[in-house]
Amino acid sequence: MSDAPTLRANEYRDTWCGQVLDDRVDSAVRVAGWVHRRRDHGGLIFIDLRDRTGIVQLVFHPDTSGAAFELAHKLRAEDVLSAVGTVVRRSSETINPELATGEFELAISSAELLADAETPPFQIEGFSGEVGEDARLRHRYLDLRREPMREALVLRHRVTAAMREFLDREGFLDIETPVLTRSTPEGARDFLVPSRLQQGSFYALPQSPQLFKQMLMIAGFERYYQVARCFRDEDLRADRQPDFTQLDIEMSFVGVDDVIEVNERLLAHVLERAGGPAVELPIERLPYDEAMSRFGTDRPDLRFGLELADLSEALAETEFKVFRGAIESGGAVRGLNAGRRELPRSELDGLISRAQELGAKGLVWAFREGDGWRSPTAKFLSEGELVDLNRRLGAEDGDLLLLVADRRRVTDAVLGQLRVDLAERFDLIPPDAHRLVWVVDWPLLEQSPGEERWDPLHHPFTAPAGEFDPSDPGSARALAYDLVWNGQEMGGGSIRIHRADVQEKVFAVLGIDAEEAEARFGFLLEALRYGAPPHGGIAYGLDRIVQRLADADSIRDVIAFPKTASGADALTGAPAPVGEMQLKELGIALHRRGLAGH
RNA sequence: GGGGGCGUAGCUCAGUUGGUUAGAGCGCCGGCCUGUCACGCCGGAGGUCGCGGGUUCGAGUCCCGUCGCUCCCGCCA
Repeated sequence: MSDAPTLRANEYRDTWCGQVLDDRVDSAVRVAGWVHRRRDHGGLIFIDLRDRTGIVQLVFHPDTSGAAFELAHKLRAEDVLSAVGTVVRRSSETINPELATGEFELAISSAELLADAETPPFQIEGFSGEVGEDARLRHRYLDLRREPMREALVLRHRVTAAMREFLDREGFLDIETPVLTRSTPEGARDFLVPSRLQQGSFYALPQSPQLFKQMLMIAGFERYYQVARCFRDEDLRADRQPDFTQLDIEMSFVGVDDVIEVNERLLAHVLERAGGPAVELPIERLPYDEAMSRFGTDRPDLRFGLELADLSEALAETEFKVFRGAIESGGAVRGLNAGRRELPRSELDGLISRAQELGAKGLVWAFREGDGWRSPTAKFLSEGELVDLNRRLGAEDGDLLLLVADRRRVTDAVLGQLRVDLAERFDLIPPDAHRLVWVVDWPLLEQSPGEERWDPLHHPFTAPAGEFDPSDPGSARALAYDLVWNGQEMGGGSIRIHRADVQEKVFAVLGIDAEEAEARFGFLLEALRYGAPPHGGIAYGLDRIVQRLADADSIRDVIAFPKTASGADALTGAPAPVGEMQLKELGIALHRRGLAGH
């Protein structure tokens, strides 16, 4: 893949380092870049010069390089250099096959030091172990000189360029929406920005451009997209940053199939352009209920089996209190067959701790042995029950079985995660496998645990399928869809409510009364009354898509300037205290005064 | 908010049961070197063992606290 834009010759250079190739042999070229490495033989000096496009070897010879030879002797790593020389074909025994330009080199006639570099805190192209992320982030501009980081950001550019290319071709308009706005209920905590002109009031940074894009549909733009920065003030993870980028899309006069169809072509185009896995269209669709029952999660990783089994029926009459209690109180006993595994007791205990960490009271483990189990729990179960459990789990001799008894919410969450843990532990994921799936037919609402309140699974603007019956909110389905890639949620969207009366009904069920609805979303309700087209869309986590394509462990590896796990920017030191004057202008007083000022 | 891991030279790490002068590789500095490309050879500098406190005759090592990084749970799509 060539990354060498057309170059206009100037005082610094006329040729990219990576372009010192066949067609330049015998011609004089000028290159510029960073000193990648120096090999000083005393009477002969080699400099590897690096720019964005690659590396080229410069040769400084005492007889032909003149003053440049003395300069070369003083060059150090990361010095910035402009050099003139003749492109020479290397003799066969001096070719470096590791280098794209390895058959050529520049016999330097003159060179100019453009900038002196201090010794970098870490080697740009180290060969002894990975550099700690701490140091990399503190000097991110140096870290970004390293090839993996440069490639990640080039890849990221390719992805967004392909997105724009496709969406432009399909008639989508790129329209910007405000960053200083008011709270939208995506469920996360808002970042707030105090208003100076209206002291005591705050802007919220958008968690997504959701309401703006809906109003763009009401405005008649029909097809909108934006590579939008979004903000959520929640704790960070390997795949979560407080400010992140979404590809945000919305369309008018469409249903679920219309949105999915254009998005499948978008994905195929983007992955093709980005050198990702080939996408077979149409992408598989999996109903939410089936995802939960087979995989215990709404973002199933389909690259491996270990599907969950429902065992409650086999245990309807059981004497075992733990199982019986869970079933009688409306819960379930569910399990998974991890296959034939040898695990030491310590690892089995580790699985129990992990299950508890995930919310289970405990975890039953067993190895099938004959018709029964080798397990501390075996003695509590009848022979008939064990036979039935083995059958339902498809257990063969020696298979490791894991069972959880609890409310469905808990059994699924625990087994769903253990399933993923075990797949990694036992290397069950084929290295190059990729599985994309649409999770569809979502419930519109879910009851928050321990309360009678209803919460939206997506957001409160998601359209219900068919007529919405406020007297039976639990059975309402949503016109919503999530795209899941290898068990990671890459994007999600829905058809939106386009009628004010429906929106009001949904608000009411969510416990937002007319007064509050008017106060928070009056502008939307009003807009809906002025003729809103049926509309819907989707938003993708761009960072996650690029992370997956780059096969990076962390989202930070595909973001130029990411935050650390504590939400800090190690490079700039943000967040930082501000002066008294600034606070005063904003009408803000800090409780702990010592923190303000310097 | 909770739990786990890590913190020793510029970088990556080792450091025994608590023991006297804290090591290695890379990098850096100096010298030598005309075909290297992870150049080579010789020599050298470089340490608040994250920080604070404690136990001890003695702490990089044990204890408490704290800060930073990181992973996970909660939270968050």
